[in-house]
Amino acid sequence: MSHDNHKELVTSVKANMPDADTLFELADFFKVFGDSTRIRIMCALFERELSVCCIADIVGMEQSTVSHQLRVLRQENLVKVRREGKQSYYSLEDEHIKLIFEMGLEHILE
Amino acid sequence: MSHDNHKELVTSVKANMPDADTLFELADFFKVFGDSTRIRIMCALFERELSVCCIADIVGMEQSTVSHQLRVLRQENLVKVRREGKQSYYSLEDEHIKLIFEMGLEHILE
DNA sequence: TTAAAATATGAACGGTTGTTCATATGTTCA
DNA sequence: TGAACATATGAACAACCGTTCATATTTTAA
Repeated sequence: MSHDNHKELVTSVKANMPDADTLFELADFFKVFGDSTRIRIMCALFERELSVCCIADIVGMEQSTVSHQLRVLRQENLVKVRREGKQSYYSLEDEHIKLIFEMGLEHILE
Repeated sequence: MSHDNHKELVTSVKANMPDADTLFELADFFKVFGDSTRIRIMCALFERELSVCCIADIVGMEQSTVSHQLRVLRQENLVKVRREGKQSYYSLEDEHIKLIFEMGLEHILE
C-alpha cells in the first residue's frame, strides 16, 4: 500500500495544494463549461448581447432550456442581464471566458 | 417569438460561430475539469509525477476511484503514465492545464 | 383592463456520471 | 512457482444534471 518515501511525499504535496474548498469551487466553475448548450450560448455572446429568443434560435433549443441554462451562467457570474421592454438581453460578464475558451480550443486541436 | 431584426441577427451570429462539432468537443474537454476529485488529482500533479497510491492518499479516496479518474484524464490527453516496477507514475501532459487553472482561480476569487 | 409576447420557473423523466466493491491483471522477490 | 503489492477494470447503485412540458410572471400596447 506504500513504497519508500510514500508518506513524506503525500504530506509535502498536500501542504502545497490549495485548500479543498477552493478546489471544490473551481470544479463547480468549470462544470459550467462542461455542457455543449452552455458553451454554445457563451460562444454566441462573444459576438454581442442577445435576447433569450435569439439565443434559443441560434443554438436551436427550446426557450425554456435556454432560460434554465442562462440561470446557471448567471449564478456563476458568467453573464449578466439587462431588461429592455419585453426582452431580457444577456451579455458576458467576464473577460476570462474568452481566454479559457481559446486555451481549450488550442488543446483539442492538438 | 421574434422582434425587429431577429432573423438577421440569428443568421449572422451563427455564421461567425465555430461549428457545433468543435464546441461539442470543447464541452467534453471542460467536463473533465468539472469534478473536484479530478481537479485535486491534477493539482497534486502540478508538483511532480506521482504513483496511483500516492495520489489516492493525497486526495483521500479509494485507489479504485483514482484509477478510474486517471483513465478519464488519460483519455483526454491531460496526463501520461510511466510504469516503473509495480507502480504507475502519472504526470501532466499539457501546459495549458496550469493556465486554465489559474484563470479559473482568478475568476472565483472575483 | 385584457390580450399577446417574452421570459422565468417548477415538476418530472431519462440519461449520465462518480463511487464502491469485488476481482482481474501485472510485477517483483523469495 | 507462489505470495504480496500495485494498478486496472467491470458491474451496480445512487446522485446529479439537462431537457421538456406546462404554467406563472412581467411588460407592452390596444
